[in-house]
Amino acid sequence: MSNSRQEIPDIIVARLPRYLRALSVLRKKSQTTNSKELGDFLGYSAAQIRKDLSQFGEFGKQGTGYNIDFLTEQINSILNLDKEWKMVLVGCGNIGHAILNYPGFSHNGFHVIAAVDSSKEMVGKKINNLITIRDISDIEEIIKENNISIAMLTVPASVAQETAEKLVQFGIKAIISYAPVILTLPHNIRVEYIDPVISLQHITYYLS
Amino acid sequence: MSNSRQEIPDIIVARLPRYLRALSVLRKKSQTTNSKELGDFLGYSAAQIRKDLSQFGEFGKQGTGYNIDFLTEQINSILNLDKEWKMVLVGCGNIGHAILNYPGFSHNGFHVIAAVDSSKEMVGKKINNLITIRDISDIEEIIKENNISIAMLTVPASVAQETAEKLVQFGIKAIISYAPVILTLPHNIRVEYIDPVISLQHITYYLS
DNA sequence: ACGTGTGAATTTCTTCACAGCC
DNA sequence: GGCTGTGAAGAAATTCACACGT
Repeated sequence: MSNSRQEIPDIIVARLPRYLRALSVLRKKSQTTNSKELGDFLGYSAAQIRKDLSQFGEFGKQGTGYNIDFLTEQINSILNLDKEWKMVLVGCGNIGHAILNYPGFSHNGFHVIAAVDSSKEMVGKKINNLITIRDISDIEEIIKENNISIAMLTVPASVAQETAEKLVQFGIKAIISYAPVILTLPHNIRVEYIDPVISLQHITYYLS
Repeated sequence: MSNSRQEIPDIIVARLPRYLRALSVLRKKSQTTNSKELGDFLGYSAAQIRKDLSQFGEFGKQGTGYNIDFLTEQINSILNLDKEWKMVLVGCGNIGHAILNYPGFSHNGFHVIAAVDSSKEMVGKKINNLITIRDISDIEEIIKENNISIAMLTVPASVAQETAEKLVQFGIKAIISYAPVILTLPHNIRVEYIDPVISLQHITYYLS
């Protein structure tokens, strides 16, 4: 043990969700795993797995490896996944609809508890018998009343920046943006982009 | 000039699509830009922009900076974006539908030219008056006849691995996977994951 | 004997700082 | 004067290799 409160590099934090994915598969076969098996599964070196995990504590046992349930619990705790997270969906077009219908979120403790759109035809529509789309002008109230810190942003590129600024102004701390636009926001706001075109433009480098 | 054919680190390649995004915005304001402006826009240092670009050639002019159109052309060429790319969509559920309706692909030279699904109810449906969903058993024919190398994979997690293996077997070289599963495939196959849950699990580390 | 945790070594990535050209 | 391209310096990330606990 040595870690007290040293800044953990983001590149390590970013790998932890992958570790969770691997653990959820390996769990089906055994109670324990080890750095070699985890590494092979994920395409990382065994040393890296051990180094990464050692940043947060001593989760393994010499000779045995890692108890899968215990390690999962620890990583969940590190990533603050041991609580439920409320999210608001901003923009209810095609992608927004796909998000509302995606079962993977609530299984993982993420809940879209409200959805807004700016188009009159959308507002009032009920999705999945669960969520009724509200007008975007209600967004401040929604965020503040429910104390929401995460937004899924699926508005058109042309209004993404201004919409994001409003979200931040009303208290949103993290944004998953599907808009193909680089957002300029205060540095304490976390933004993750989900952008298939960027991914495609990346892989084509490797295709003849 | 110094670069002949040295392997370019992937971390640099991965930034190039971002540069394109920035350039497409900056183009509206000026004919030229420079490493400082590009860096500020993207949150990178000016030195890094220059170093990155210098891996591929000498695209700038001292005292002036970079001509935006010229630099865009060069990066497009580096990333093989100066041609049209055909893709096949595998899985036509919610996410698949959103992809078929997303206008951003063809604007960037990426074209979903066929879509397949395994469910009888889906097969034969026409989307957008453009694409008719075909049975997944046609996938080999579709890939080979059209010489497709990119697949968008949006099947359920439970069948993602086996479906991906089939795609590879039939000649697919790159996969954008929306399935929340880590795929194990030959190393010459490029896989990019688009997974909002991973993104969420990453950002929650930074939220109290 | 197995496999972790970790200093040390190595490799990779980023920034510095400046000569040189516009 | 402004800004690139680039060696050299510095920082960060990864891998090595081994002492040590089980």
